[in-house]
Amino acid sequence: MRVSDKHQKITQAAVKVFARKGFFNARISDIAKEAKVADGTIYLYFNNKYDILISLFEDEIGKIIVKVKLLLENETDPQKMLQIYALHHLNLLQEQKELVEVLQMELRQSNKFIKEYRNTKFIEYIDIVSDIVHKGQQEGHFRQEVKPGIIKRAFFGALDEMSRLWSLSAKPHYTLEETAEQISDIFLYGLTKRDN
Amino acid sequence: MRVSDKHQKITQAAVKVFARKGFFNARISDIAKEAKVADGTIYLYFNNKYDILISLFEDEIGKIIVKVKLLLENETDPQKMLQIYALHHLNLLQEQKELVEVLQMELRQSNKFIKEYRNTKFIEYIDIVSDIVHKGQQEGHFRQEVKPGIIKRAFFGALDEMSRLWSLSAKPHYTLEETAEQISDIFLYGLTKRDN
DNA sequence: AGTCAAAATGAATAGCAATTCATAATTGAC
DNA sequence: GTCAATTATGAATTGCTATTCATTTTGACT
Repeated sequence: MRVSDKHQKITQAAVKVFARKGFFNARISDIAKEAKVADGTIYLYFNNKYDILISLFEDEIGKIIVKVKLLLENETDPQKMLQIYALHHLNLLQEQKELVEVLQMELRQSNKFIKEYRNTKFIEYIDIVSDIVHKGQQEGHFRQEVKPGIIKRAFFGALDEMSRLWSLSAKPHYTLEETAEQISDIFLYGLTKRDN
Repeated sequence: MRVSDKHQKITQAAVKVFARKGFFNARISDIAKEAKVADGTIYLYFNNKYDILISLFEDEIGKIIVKVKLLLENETDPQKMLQIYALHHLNLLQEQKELVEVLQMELRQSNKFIKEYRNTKFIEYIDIVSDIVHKGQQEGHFRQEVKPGIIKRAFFGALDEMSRLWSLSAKPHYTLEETAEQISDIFLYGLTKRDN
């Protein structure tokens, strides 16, 4: 078995266990059991329990960024780009429910060290949104008075909160596509009726 | 000293300590010290550590709901109502930074917390938004095709994410009023230019 | 099939912190 | 001023689990 295999096996087990019990209630022995590995083996691949969480975060957000950038590659219309981003973000929940739950949890941990560490990857992910908004403004599609730095947060926050709702309730009230469309729609056109 | 005084003293101390260290890293002895009370005394007012968190959550969200409902009482324009809601939500961070941090953290802390403990208070808080949207639709100001059940989450999520940004960075890039206005503006009018 | 380094094991260690409870202090009714 | 009830104390108990490390297993190479 290659080194990376065991590393990955442990990471995947950790995602499962953290999602089920939360980081602090998860025991190393739970993760070891889930990964079918001895407790001590985990310490050959990670420095400590926090380290599992941190490297998990970095690896997985990294993959998500790569994937969404790939999806956006061949699209130039900023409106469609926002729709693609929204759809992909919500889609994650279907494909990797446990991972999304862990990332959400971790994003709100109070540990200062973790706060600082995870920041660069996370910022890279939401900056995709501000880049799209900026592009839309330059091309004259989007209003000049909105601030990309605020929109990126608002857009991410809206999507993330929808994810949170879904990861909690067994039976979603709305479909994924419906939700992605509504969110994009609101951000693109707002609530109020257009004058005709 | 009246019973309620000590109960409140402990709650306030817990907010401080949870904000500083997070729920799991906070020791009962930390809270006791902060409240200037013996460790054992805490158990005269709360069943266990978890109970401190839950009753804190209920009490404080309750107060927030009362206050925002009061602020909305004399306003009938749904657009202005959303602005008031946004401003009040963000304002909390200035007035009660530690509390906001704790509420944010705990809202995501463990799925167990949310799943097992029916968070009626939280739902009551965000339902204020869907009520406003619904009213706006009935009165013909808002588009019929948006779903209040999605908007309430998106709007709360956007505001909450802005709060999170602020509670992390020492120096905010935008003022509170500016941010509240941008968020309301986006939800009301969207990103794209209006046809004239 | 013997040798060796690397990888893996899991029982033992070590330290922490929630909760308890025997004791003490405080209160207030008479 | 006394006494019982109420409230508070904080050291001791208890249980838990992250991490370590002496030992074993693996597998590559001769």
